[in-house]
Amino acid sequence: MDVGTKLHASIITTGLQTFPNTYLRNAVLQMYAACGCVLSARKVFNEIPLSYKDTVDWTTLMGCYARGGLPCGLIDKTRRIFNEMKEKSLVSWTVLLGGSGEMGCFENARLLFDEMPDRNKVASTIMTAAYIENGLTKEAFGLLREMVFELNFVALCSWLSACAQSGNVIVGKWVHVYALKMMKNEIDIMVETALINMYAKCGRISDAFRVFNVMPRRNVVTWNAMLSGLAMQGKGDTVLDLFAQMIREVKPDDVTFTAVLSVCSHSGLVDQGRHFFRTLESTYGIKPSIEHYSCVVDLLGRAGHLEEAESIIRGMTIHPNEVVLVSLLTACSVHKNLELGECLMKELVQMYPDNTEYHVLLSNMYSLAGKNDKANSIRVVLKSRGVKKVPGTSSIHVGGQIHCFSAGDKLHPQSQDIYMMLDEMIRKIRLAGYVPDTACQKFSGSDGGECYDYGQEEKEHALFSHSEKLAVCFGLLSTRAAVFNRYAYGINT
DNA sequence: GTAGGGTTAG
Repeated sequence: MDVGTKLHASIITTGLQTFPNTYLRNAVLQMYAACGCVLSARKVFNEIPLSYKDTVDWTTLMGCYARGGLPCGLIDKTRRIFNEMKEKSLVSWTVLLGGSGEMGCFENARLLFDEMPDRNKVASTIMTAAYIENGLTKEAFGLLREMVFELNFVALCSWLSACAQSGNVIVGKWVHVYALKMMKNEIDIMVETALINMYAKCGRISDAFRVFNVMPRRNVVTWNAMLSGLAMQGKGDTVLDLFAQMIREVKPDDVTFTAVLSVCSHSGLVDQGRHFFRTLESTYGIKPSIEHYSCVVDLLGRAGHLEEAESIIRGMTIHPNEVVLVSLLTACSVHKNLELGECLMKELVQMYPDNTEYHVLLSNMYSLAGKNDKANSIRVVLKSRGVKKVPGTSSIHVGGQIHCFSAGDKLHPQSQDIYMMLDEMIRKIRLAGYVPDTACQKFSGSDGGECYDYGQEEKEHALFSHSEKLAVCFGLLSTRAAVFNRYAYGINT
């Protein structure tokens, strides 16, 4: 960059600006754009006479504003430049699309993609990534299917991400075979990392290791994918062993510690987690991020060290977000600390006045503490707003199809069998000593959000029809052990 | 000369 700036200065001092040498100016514009110097790029752009500005110059300037890492809001500027352009190229459309996708304006990106007069695989890959990021895996697969005959490394990565997120290991394996054929066993490191992530997220740890172990080169992202996959499966000891190996090969980064701290939390490795968090900056030179705070609060909260977790939150250099506060709130609920819980909920209700879940939780907490007046006043507010809660869903991949369930729904063709299985499972877990915690079920039901107090039986029913349980029961009925299950539970289809 | 890819907490 320094060399570039000096070069620009010398261009100006030699007086070239008085004889508009547009090739030179265009090159300077490219240079500033490539370095992310928005203001300098804008200045040079303004210096180019209007008749000399071509579509590439306009698009380059758009790219400056649209590129990631810039503060939000610059997408408006990108669009303004786009609107000013007389002739828009496919690349200009793509820059705007990429900017919208990156800055979280998903709906805008979708509209743009539909509006585009022409598309190519770059635009489709951007849109696929946006779909995946927003959890719309089905739409992502739809686009990828259109691109099936022009797949390259980039598209394969997007495809693998979609597989990882939807748990579709069958398509993921197909992509693996395709990649091996396409690249004659010399797979790109990013595709290999995406493969590790896909296998690990789909629960195929040994397949993930098989890819990982034969890789000729591994970087920090590869290690992170492996560690995060193991962390997700709760393999605490394996993660810590692998971490020790990793630091001999590459320098760990912030993502590494998100995986390490998260697995410490889920495996109850409190001392190790605490140690990693404390030495994050001094030993590894990493400033704790919101994700690290979230993990360590979760770690301490789960273990019942509520005060320590709270003092970490209060001492945070960045503002705690919803995830961090909810982690501690959940711990308060588990360890029955009403005082701190109430305090956190008030904070959450203030921070997110439109999120009714916190109002519901706060109201329940007041009820439990016998403060019915306070509980009722919140209920009145909720009723007057007529709020509806969007039901959560769980899905399971069986026989090449994704089966999706929401709490209490009976839409699945095998619904009757699923509920029979559910009854049987509940009978078994009750016998094993499970007592449902119905305190938190006061409002949330399967009816889409009406606010009222359930009777004990209804509360238990709502809890037992939870979407995840339905998906698991369907899995038990439909996978390899299905014959045994049907026999054992007397279910016939 | 301008556009697209892999890893992140609950």
